[in-house]
Amino acid sequence: MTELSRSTEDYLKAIYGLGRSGEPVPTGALADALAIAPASVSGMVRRLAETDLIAHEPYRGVQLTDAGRRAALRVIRRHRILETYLVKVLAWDWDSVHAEAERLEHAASDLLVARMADALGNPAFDPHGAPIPTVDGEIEEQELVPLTELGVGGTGEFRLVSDDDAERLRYIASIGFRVGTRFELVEVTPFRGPLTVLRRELGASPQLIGYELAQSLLCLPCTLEPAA
Amino acid sequence: MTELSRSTEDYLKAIYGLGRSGEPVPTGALADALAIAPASVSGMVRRLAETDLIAHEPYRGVQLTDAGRRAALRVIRRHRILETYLVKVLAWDWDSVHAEAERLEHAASDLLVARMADALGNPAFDPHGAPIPTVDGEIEEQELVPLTELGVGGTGEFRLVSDDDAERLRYIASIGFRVGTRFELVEVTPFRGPLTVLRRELGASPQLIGYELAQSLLCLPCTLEPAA
DNA sequence: AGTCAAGATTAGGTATGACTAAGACATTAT
DNA sequence: ATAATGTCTTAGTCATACCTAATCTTGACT
Ligand SMILES: [Mn+2]
Ligand SMILES: [Mn+2]
Ligand SMILES: [Mn+2]
Ligand SMILES: [Mn+2]
Repeated sequence: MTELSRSTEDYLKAIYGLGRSGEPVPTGALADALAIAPASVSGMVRRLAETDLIAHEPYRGVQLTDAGRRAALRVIRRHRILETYLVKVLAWDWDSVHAEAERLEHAASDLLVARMADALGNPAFDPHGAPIPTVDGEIEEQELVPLTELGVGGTGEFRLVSDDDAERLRYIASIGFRVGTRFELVEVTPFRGPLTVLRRELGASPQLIGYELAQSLLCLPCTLEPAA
Repeated sequence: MTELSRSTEDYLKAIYGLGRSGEPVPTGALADALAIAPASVSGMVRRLAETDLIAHEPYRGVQLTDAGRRAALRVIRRHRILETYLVKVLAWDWDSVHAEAERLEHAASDLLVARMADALGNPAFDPHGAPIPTVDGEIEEQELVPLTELGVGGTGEFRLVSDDDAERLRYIASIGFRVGTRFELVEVTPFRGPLTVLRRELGASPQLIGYELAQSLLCLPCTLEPAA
């Protein structure tokens, strides 16, 4: 197995992210995700299929092979360990690590990543709440719901947000939300209107959150009543 | 000024290293240093000259322009800060950091390198004794001599060794030599024969060093007698 | 001056990975 | 059943960066 190129690794990562449902990933979706012309994706898909990293059904979509999935998870592990290291050790902001990790993930050796993981105590989640695959390629996807699905009066814990929009991350931090923040959903307005949440913290005041933003905040519902 | 490619940065770095004398660097010397066919170097040299990073006199050699020298020193700074960080913070061995830095230097941002430099207290030398250029591109080349030029009875301080041969670095460490080690040259044998040195340390015993290896150990002579 | 060898360049080719424009396919609407 | 639509692929091009083989330049030696 020879070294994979930067492009190859980014394609595999994108395919992994878009294909978690199990459905084949249309090449057009890949093109959107990677900001590359559809025709270019068709060409790359041919090469990836030739090296057996993906399976391609023309006009249907692509799926990772076992080798492809392993390679994708290795890159994802590198990416997330790097992000965590930058934030925890080098005091990087959580909104700017993604761009840096997006390049370093292709240059950092597994050994370097192992050293960083050790220094961090082998964390299970990155700064945005995404699970970090183990060295053996195990990853446990979490069962989370968007804040918008929580229901009025519900209590939840903010656990995960996509890291691809630095502005959004900055805003989320600015209203006091971090991964692990507990809150109550106190009000919901109809027609995809704003929501009001109250953090479970001393001195916290109600906070308005737009519907779109709320959709991007993935939460663990904490309502422990149903057992009654 | 657009992002430079990995190859471009490695060429500039090599040209800087080979051209410190001020003389133009023959493309063949570049080809040797980079382990790339001479014809390929000719092609790359044309592109580098077109973008005004180097000046090329056909059949004579190449020289860095001001822009090229600045770019080269930025890469060298990144490389050496990275090596130092790996050794000092992540407990990396001094013989294996070079390969890692050779890739990371093209992916790490100036901001990341600045953070690492800060964490290290802005060091002036890398783990092999090479000077680290400042952010403004200042670098002070040291006046060092090979151990072989020290003269019998001379005292010196080991200050710099090339980091491109991991085996050699491991051996040097195994005989108790680090950057900063003081020693006396107690014996020299003719016809490029082995030298005997004695470290200025408690419990140190005489150490044989082959001529070739001794040539690669650059030292600061400590003989403070001439002032008499 | 003429020859030769070493070194450098040019010529022609390959692989990667991107693009635009044109054509093919599948699905949905008429 | 046919036509329209959006999606996907193919065809052809380009830039980068490497290769081998052939040609050219330079400087040194006869
Ligand atoms: Mn990320
Ligand atoms: Mn990437
Ligand atoms: Mn190095
Ligand atoms: Mn390099």
